[in-house]
Amino acid sequence: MHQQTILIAVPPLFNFQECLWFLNRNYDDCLHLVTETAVFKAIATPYGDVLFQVSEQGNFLKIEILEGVANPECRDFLTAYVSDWFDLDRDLLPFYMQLKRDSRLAYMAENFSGLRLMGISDMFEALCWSIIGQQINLTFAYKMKRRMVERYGRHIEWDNQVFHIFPEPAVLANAEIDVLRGMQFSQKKAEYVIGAARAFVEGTLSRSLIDALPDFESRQKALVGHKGIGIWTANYVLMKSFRAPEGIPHGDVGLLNALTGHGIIAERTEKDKIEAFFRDYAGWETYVTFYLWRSLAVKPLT
DNA sequence: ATCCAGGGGTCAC
DNA sequence: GTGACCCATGGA
Repeated sequence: MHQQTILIAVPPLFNFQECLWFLNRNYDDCLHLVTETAVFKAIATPYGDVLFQVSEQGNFLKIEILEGVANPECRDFLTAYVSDWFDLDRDLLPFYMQLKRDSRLAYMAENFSGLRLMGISDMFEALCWSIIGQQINLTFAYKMKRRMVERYGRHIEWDNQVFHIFPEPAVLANAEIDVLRGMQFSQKKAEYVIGAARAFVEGTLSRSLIDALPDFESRQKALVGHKGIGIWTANYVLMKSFRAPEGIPHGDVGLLNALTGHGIIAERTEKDKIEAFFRDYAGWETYVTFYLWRSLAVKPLT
């Protein structure tokens, strides 16, 4: 019998509740289940599908494997997976130093202390999700994602609940446009998602391909070369999946709203001011973006 | 009804 | 390279 529990030491400036809250917010994400004290998630691994739960135990994150293999290799995989998901290896202190130098955003270092940039380690998932989320409100986007995942993804049943796994590229590559349209995808959006899936199947797009490129600009360019991937989508993927600090989702409505809301810009068109703002946060562009997104959501009183 | 939402493509200049 | 315009579809 393999051990079912893994403990990961938590870094300084880490707040599990903040991370948990962001995973939940008020949206219906079909790819994890958040409770008061834990998050449940099912993923595909090289060792088969696994359902696990992450909670906090003292100064450790505790991963409990609920379904699927728990051999040492898979345990290592899950350890790396969760570390990446919660961005545990990053030292946030320099970021908080910068926030505190910025009178407009200094409060974030206190109010959101310990919030990590929650990632999407599967690049294909990050790409599909960002395509789905283009130009529509998030409530609707989560609804569309759920329909697609329920139709094309595998799942694990446990304790009378269903935990969905994001569909494989090979499955979505054979999806029919009309089926996606029935899920309220626009014609173009259906084409983009299926096109992305086919690119992954054909090998013209992959994590290793992007990883092999020398710098941020070339990675961005390689992504934008595909239909349906503009600057916003490319940078979103680079932010959430590759953790490139420079992956600012330029033009993002939420980002622009937060920038105006904090008095950093007066108009959405003030490109030079936006540039100057991010220059102050060099190396932390995506983190400050993430915290600005966080600031848009009002945390309910508990 | 009207404006908006974590954009992208196309096409003129 | 930049800007105007169109597209698409539900939320509030």
